[in-house]
Amino acid sequence: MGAPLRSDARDNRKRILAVARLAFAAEGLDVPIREIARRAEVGVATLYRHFPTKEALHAAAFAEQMTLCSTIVQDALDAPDPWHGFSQMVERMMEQHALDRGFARAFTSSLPPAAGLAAERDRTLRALLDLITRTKSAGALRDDFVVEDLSLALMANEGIRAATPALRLAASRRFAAFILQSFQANPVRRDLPPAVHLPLTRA
Amino acid sequence: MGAPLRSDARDNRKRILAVARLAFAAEGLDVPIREIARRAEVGVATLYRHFPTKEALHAAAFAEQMTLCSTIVQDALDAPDPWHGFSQMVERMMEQHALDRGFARAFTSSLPPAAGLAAERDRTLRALLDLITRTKSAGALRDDFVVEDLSLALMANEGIRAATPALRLAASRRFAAFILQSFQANPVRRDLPPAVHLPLTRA
DNA sequence: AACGTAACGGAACACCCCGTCCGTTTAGCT
DNA sequence: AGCTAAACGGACGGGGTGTTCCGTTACGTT
Repeated sequence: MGAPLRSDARDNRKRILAVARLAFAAEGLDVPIREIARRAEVGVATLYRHFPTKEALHAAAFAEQMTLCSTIVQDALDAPDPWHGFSQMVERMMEQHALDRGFARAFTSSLPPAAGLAAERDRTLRALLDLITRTKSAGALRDDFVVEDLSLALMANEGIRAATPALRLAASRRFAAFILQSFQANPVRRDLPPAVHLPLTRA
Repeated sequence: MGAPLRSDARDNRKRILAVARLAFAAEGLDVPIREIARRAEVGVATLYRHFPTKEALHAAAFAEQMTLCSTIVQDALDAPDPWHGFSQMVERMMEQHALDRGFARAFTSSLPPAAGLAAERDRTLRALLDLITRTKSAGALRDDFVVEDLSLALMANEGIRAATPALRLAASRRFAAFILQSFQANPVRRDLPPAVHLPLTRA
């Protein structure tokens, strides 16, 4: 089916995707399509020719994050110490999530199955379940932990808004530290990343 | 300045506020003004005569929550056991927040000072600081806790979206339990409210 | 009952958004 | 160089939202 694209079309597509990723990461999913087209220096129609709908663009833009997500879980499984792997996974997820708004959306939001992300998502989800089981078996993760608790934490992390990305990252780090303490099977007090003064954005 | 309102105007104002509170609580702050006017069975202009801008309506609608917020903090200070008071405060805040979207906004969002909420907000904030100090002195709250951590938790709680209010409440309860454990000076494992399967809304 | 004015309601305005249509441009092949 | 189809871009339609305008209604006072 794939008639090879003409060179200008290929270039445009690439530029649109790059711009879209940047925009979505920085400003969230609701950046107007026109704005993305403008920044990519193409007409709206061109954008729509490559991505027939806004959701399609989302899916395409997040494909990368999806694989990053996989990598993070896989790395955690590769770590020798289960708890260390698990907690690093949580920290990295939250970090990505803080830096890239809509990162979790790739996971949570049920995108059109046509996007083909579903397969990878399921694979990652299974790996995640393995990771949880393994960390529980090691006695490090509380046994009443369920995978939805990770969703909970990620959704919660998304609630953290801040004026600047830097603050948002710092806030997420502290939040991750808090929440990880309560995920442990036998909680111990640990030092926290520095507190953040959140200048409460209006959004 | 306050020429007394005519009877129909008074009635309309009251009805608009009631409808707005319900709508904001249930559907969030971005319910269209027209929709609120429609439900209150008034014209748009009538609504605007009483509340010159959307933000003014927000402020007016949240005045009640603001005092509830005060009450919650005050109740916590009245409790004999510091930690019990503190943790109940967190739980009640989260609960309100889960039931009433935009509850925290009254706190966080810097509404126009004209709204007159600022004074009560500051008073509550001071009481909150007292509560924190007291709970720390009792050795129950970790000493690196800062008031911004409560903002963090509330903002995080706001990130928790769910299909139904009931699920949202359950999820918030579990989340509050998690986060409270990590606020403790000497964390101990506690049982959690039941896990919640979040059917991941698209929003 | 009559009347002045406070208050009303819906149309209208200004703006923003998604997605499509169609006349114009340009890549790539001969 | 010339031609054709792929690709382009800006204008357009349809829908939504906050806010204002203005002719109409009805409260409450005389």
